[in-house]
Amino acid sequence: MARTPQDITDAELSVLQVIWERQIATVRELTERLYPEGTSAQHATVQKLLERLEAKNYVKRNRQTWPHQFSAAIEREFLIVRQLQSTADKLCQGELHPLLTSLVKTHGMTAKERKSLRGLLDELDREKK
Amino acid sequence: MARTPQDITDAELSVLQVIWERQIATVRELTERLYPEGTSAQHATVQKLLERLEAKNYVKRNRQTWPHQFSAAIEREFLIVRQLQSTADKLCQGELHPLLTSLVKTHGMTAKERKSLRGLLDELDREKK
DNA sequence: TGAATTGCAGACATCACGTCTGTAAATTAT
DNA sequence: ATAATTTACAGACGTGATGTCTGCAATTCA
Repeated sequence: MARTPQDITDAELSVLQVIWERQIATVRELTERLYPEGTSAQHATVQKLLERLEAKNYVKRNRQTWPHQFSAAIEREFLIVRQLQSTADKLCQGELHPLLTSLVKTHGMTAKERKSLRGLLDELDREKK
Repeated sequence: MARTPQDITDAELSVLQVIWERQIATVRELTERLYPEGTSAQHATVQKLLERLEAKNYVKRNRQTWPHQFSAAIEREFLIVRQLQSTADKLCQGELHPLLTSLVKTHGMTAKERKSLRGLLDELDREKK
């Protein structure tokens, strides 16, 4: 069966979340936020996570500055869609539509949410005729 | 950070998929389907996976029959919603609505799909007024 | 120049998960 | 009834993902 690596791990995501919220951050800033104790070992941990995020092209590193500055290379929405596609692959043979119907049916939508969703659909109708 | 176990693993899911499609199955039937070679070790693997699925209440086991018969204890839709909630927790602070908008915006919906989605929304409007 | 901070390479520990072995229980065949 | 086969079940193992840490070189600052 062979386990498949996650496209982003929990620890990696926790780092990325802070970057999303700060736009730009250094290793030190991230460490202080994620591990308030902030030992040097934990500092290195964050460094390693950033290294891996960079390798995945999820984070950009500015090497012109010292210390290096990190910023997000992907939007939150990109990851959302990726995750959705992954569950679709696992449970719906890649079809996204079943996810939509499940979502609409089960999650108690407010009238306002329904309205905003209709707005989106209208937009699509206009775009694609 | 502490890795968190999946609610269902890939190997477990592969077993459940076959059960969904057959309604009822024995270990032997499942093994033959999933591992055409069908050694006795693989037979035991399937058995173990079923054991774990049973512990999670994802599968029911009928012990009156011999060999035991297995059937699904959850619908595919249940797992879909669970996965969606999990990505919402990770990426949207538990909010499901952002998933909806991401889905609608990114996935190229056909006019027909849009229509069926509108139908669902209309239904909800009627239900909840 | 020395102290402190940062970057980086590599390694380690733990645990999830897929897999297998060995044995007892049940059933079927002789 | 007894042997052979099939099934159930308990326990254990191997691998790899992932979070973490150590050690050292490079850089900056006092």
